[in-house]
Amino acid sequence: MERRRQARGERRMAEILDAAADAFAELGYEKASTNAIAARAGISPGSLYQFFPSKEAVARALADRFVADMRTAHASAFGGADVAAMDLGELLDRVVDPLVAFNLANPGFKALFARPDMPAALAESSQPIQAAMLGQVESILGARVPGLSPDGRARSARVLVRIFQAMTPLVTAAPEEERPAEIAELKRVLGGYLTSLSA
Amino acid sequence: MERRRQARGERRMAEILDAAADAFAELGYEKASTNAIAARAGISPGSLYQFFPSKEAVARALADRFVADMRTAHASAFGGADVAAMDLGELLDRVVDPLVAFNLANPGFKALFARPDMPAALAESSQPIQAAMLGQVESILGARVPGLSPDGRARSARVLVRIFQAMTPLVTAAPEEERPAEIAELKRVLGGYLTSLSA
DNA sequence: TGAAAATGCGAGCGACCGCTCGTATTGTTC
DNA sequence: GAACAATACGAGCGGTCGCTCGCATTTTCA
Repeated sequence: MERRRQARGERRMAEILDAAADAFAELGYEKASTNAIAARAGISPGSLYQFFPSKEAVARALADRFVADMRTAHASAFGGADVAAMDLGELLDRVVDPLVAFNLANPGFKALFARPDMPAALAESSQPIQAAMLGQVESILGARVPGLSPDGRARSARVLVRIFQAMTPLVTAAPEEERPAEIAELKRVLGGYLTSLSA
Repeated sequence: MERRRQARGERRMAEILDAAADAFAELGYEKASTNAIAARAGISPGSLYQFFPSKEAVARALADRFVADMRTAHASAFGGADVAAMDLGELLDRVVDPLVAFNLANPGFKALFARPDMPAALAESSQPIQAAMLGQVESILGARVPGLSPDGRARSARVLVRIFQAMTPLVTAAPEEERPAEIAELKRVLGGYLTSLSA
C-alpha cells in the first residue's frame, strides 16, 4: 500500500512532523488542528493528507521519530558505562541530564509523552516511547537493585518513568536561572526513591 | 448579580455538579460536553445554563466543592496531631491514606487535579485545589524540615504535590489487589524525598 | 389571585473540527 | 514529449461543540 515517494515528498513529511511538534508543544495534541499543522508547514490541508492518512498517523510518525532520536542520544550518553558500579549521583547525571536536554530541545516531546489522560488513539501512538523508556529503566534497575522481583522491577520502572514525566514540565517551564535547582530536585526525588529501594 | 435561588434550584446545582464529576471522570474535561453533562443530570442544555454561565464555571464550582470536602477530610484526619514529632511512616499514612481514599471516592477529582497539561481555563478553575494542597504541604514541611528557606520550602511543596498528582492515577487505576503495593510505592517516593531533604 | 421571578425545555446558531474531492501543477519514466 | 504518478491546492462536507433564545411551567409573595 506504500506509494512511491519523491525526494520532495520525503522533505514535506519531515516538515509536517516539525510543524506538528511545534503545534503539539504550543497547543497540546487536541487543540492542534490538522489545518493549523498544515498552515505551519506552509501547505494546504489537503496536502497533509497526501502523506498521512489521519491526525493520529502524524502523531505516531512523530513519536517514532522521537524514539529514534532519543535512542541515539541515550546510547551516546551511556556508551559502555558500568551501570552497576557507578556512583548514584553520576548515574543520575548520566540519565537525567541528556533526557532533560532532549526535552528542552524537543518541546513537542512531552505533549506526546507526559500525558496521563491521553485519548486512546494518542496512547497507542506514544506507546513505543513509553516502552522504550521502561525498557531502559528496567535494565538499569536490574543492574542496580539485583534483589528485585520481576514484578517489583516493572513496578519500580513505572514509578521512575512516571516521576520523570511529572517533573519534566516543572523543569522545562521554569525560568532558565531556576532550572538547575529544579533539575536538582528531580534527581533528589529519583535518588531518594532508588536509595529506599536498595534499603 | 446573584439571582435568588429556590431550594429546587440549589438541588439542581448539586445534581449538575454530580453529573459533571461523573462525566469528567469518565470522559475527561474536554470530551465531557455540556450537553452530555446536562443529559446525565436529567435536564436540558438550556437548564444547565440557568445555573452556570459556562462550562468553565461548572468546573470551578465543582473544584470549590472538592476543596471544601477535602479540607474537612484532612482536618478530621489531622486533628491536633503533632506533625513535627511524628514518625515519618505515620506522617505519610496520615496524609496519604485519606487523600487516596478521597480520590477513590471521588473519581472526578483527578480530572480537575491531576492534569499536567490543563487548558488555561481549567488551570484557573483548579487553582484553588492546588493552592489548598500546597498550603497544607508547606505547613507540614515547615514543621518537619525547619532548615528550609522559604523559596526551598515552596519548591519542595510543589515537588511533593506534583509527585502525588502523578502517582495517584497509578493507584486508582490499579486492580484492587495491587493497590496496596502501589500505595506503598507512593509513600516510598514521598518518604525518600523527605528523608533526602532533611539530610 | 395575580404579577413577577425562577425554573425548564430543546431546536438550533455559529464556530471549529478532521477530513475529502475535484482539479491544477510538477516530476518521473519510457 | 506523451503518459502517468506524485505533489499541491482550498472550498467545503458532515459532525460536534459551547451556548442562546423564545417560550412554557412552576413557585414566591404581596
